[in-house]
Amino acid sequence: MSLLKYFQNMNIDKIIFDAIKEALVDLYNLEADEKQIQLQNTRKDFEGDITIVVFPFLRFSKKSPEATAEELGKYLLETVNVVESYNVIKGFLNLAIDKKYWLDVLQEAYSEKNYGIEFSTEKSELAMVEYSSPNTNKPLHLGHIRNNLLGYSISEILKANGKKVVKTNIVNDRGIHICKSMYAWQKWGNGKTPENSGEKGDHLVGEFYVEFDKHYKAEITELKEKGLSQDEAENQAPSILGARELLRKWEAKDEKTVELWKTMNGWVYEGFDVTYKKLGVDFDKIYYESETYLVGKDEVLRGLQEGIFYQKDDNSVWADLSKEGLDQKLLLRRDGTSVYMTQDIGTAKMRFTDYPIDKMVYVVGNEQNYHFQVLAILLDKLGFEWGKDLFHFSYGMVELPSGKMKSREGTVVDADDLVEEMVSVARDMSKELGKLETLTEEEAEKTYRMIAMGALKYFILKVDPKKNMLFNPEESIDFNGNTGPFIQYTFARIQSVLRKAKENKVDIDKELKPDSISAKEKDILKRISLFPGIVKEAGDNFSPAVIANYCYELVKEYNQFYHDHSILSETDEEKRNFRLILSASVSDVIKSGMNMLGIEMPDRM
RNA sequence: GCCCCGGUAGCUCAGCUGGAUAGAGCAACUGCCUUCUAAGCAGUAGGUCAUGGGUUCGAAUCCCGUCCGGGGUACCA
Repeated sequence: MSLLKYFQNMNIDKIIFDAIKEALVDLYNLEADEKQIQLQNTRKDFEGDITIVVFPFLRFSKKSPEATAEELGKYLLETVNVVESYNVIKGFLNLAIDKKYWLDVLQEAYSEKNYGIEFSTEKSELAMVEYSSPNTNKPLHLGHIRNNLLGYSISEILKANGKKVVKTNIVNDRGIHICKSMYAWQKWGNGKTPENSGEKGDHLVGEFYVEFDKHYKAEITELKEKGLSQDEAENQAPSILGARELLRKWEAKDEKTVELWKTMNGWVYEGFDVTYKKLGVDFDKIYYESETYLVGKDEVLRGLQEGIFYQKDDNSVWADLSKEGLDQKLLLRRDGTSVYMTQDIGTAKMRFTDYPIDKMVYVVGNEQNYHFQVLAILLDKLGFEWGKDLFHFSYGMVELPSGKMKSREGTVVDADDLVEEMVSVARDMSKELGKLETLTEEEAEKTYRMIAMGALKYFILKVDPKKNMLFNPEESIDFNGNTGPFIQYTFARIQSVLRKAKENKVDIDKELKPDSISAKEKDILKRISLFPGIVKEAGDNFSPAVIANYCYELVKEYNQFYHDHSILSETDEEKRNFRLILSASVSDVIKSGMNMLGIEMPDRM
């Protein structure tokens, strides 16, 4: 049977897979499944494109690995016209695929504007991605950066996989933490505002949070010297009493308190907006905890009435999760106030009322794995059928060489500081290398920023999200090697080649001829052909790292070959044409990939 | 105590639905700017894949034990 009809639009793996399946029935009367037929890309040091592992078939062929591979190879060569030749090494059958096939891939990648990307339609699933989720009492730090970059990137990857995506942020705008900042500002603020001090709002509020902690600690020490226990001191210090008083007033909707709360949160939001903009992240819908926590409380009370939860003598409300192999979980304190879990129940309910969500994704650190395990069970118990399907995208912590980041000990890396530092390093390095001298000041500044953010984003996203990662602020981030700027740089060089081709009026829209493609060029083509599969894999596994590492491999392969080849001075017109198209396709693919990571690609650098 | 996650080159990380000789980058050392951008390219050196056992034709990858590190564990969020 001819497989020519698949030639244009079918994945080569699928063609070979089907052919092998047929072959196994013919040769050994074996109905093989996906587990038995193992296809893999042929390793660099062997000849061929696709490798079949024949060990699983030996039981049926009743022959040696070599003989089985030989027999299968012969069969495939005869029946599948894209198979050009084959060779056998031990139990491995290596197939070489016709150059025409790879050229078709290139033609497709080149002519299709969004190669490898699937767009959403009316019927597409809707995924809501929650990320960022800051508290309003302090500025964003390095940990938030990982969260924001992951959340944004995953959203883009899901979009590229044909999903409709709503990016959402739940702002933790109420509670004792913001009251601490409010108390400190009232007490020691002297009317300081972002306007009269020139400070960024979130940093200003964060300072008062630190100020609070300083006084609070001093008061505790003082009280302990007077003979109080640690516990008593912590609960009787004037500062904490003041902050709690503010929380009570806020919950009672005291006008002056609510006003101050609004004002100070407003400062923080202005500050956050600036940071978000720098990071290049955004949201379609923002929820505020002050608007959702009461909904959660109502749900818990409903659950209590329906006998899903139970109440203790002290009036606290609990869920019994022993059947699920977990513990008892508190849902309302004895004074009736809500806890974290209560709020998340409320937020979830509101979201599913607001949107027809098919998949809810929470981008939240792995220290909350237990929380989300419990949340899924509780939502399920409350009768929300989507509860158990929620997906906690759990990521590891960012560690510093000195250990954990701790706000109180001053070992945090502030997000704004880090970004500016990166930009400054990128600027200095560019100037030192004498780059971008032809650009205007404004254009150059924009490019420095792209490079700086490219370095930061790539550095964070290339690491497997679920693992903890180490960040060394002193060494900062490299601009060489497996980095964002390395990929941006190659992209910029390709743009330069394409610009010059255009200036020289080279017409690159010619038909591709299959002659004289080097093995190395074929490797690049093979890599390009993998892109749609990579996008899908990244979508299935929620993994920006898959995209990042793919881009790097492709760029490295391209660089290694084309560094020493002058494309434009190539006299063979067909060859030059091919190389230009290959270059253009490489740059399109890496741009698509890098954009999924939220990384912009500069035309010059 | 119990539960979850991790341990791969000096450092930071890939590879983990079992397949061929475990890969990159950084750092070190050696070459290459008269060639579309040297933020680059070519090369040298660097490994008991924490450890002991098991399953298998085949284990960094799967299972069990041990050690080390991180996180969680009923009124923080």
